[in-house]
Amino acid sequence: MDVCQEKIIHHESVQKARNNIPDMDALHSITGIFKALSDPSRLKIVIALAKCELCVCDLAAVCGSSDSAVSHQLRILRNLKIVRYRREGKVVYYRLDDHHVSTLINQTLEHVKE
Amino acid sequence: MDVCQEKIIHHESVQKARNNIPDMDALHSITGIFKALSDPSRLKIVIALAKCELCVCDLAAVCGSSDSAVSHQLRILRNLKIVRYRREGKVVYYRLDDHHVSTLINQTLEHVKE
DNA sequence: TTGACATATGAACAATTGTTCATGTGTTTG
DNA sequence: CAAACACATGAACAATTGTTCATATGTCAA
Repeated sequence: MDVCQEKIIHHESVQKARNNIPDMDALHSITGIFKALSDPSRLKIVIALAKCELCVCDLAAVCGSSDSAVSHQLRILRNLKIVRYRREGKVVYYRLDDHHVSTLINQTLEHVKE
Repeated sequence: MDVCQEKIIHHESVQKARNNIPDMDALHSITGIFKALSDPSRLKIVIALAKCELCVCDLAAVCGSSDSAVSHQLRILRNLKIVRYRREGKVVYYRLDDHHVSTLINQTLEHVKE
């Protein structure tokens, strides 16, 4: 039952902590979201979309990067279900998939302000 | 006043979004926190510390990595004021600096569960 | 159909990151 | 003091990442 372990000083605490660690799938789901928000370009995109729907070239203007760069980042955000999109003619409009992510960002902003 | 800008389709929306983007310092503070939580090793450390105080070699056992690797990661978390530590003899005990971070993680866990 | 436009994507490249290994620091015990 | 221990840190390396550039896709208008 025991994994081959290093020298442990506080066995009970280690056991308690171990039981609390989510499985690898859950861990990677969580880190995936955090990684998405850990890049300034993507964070800008998400914050911009928290206000209103925007198309790719508008997002590029807001973020000060190229259409291509924004499009690459949007794909990552799409895959993580952080943003949705709808096409209207030639233009593709992006928006947040839900508001959980804005909440996360606002809380983190509060946290770093202290 | 205008930065040299790309082709913009919706000027008012872009303007609104621009006003909402935090300054670079704030952006980097936020992405710093998210980046810290975007690595599975560090996330495991933080989740472990959410339950109770742990020393470095206990953390290494919990996370299944080397003392050295954990120590490197702890430095990053220390610099971001995500964890505190206290020394007791040879042993250094780490704990979360506050509970904002656990809240963030729990919310994200809820988010990915859907 | 052809051209223009908005967006997407693949390849490639520099930059960043996390680990390992070796060594250094600080503390206790003999 | 010296040895053992817990931890910290620097260098180096592989792996991952975000951008750029070129090209592809999809839509509309002429």
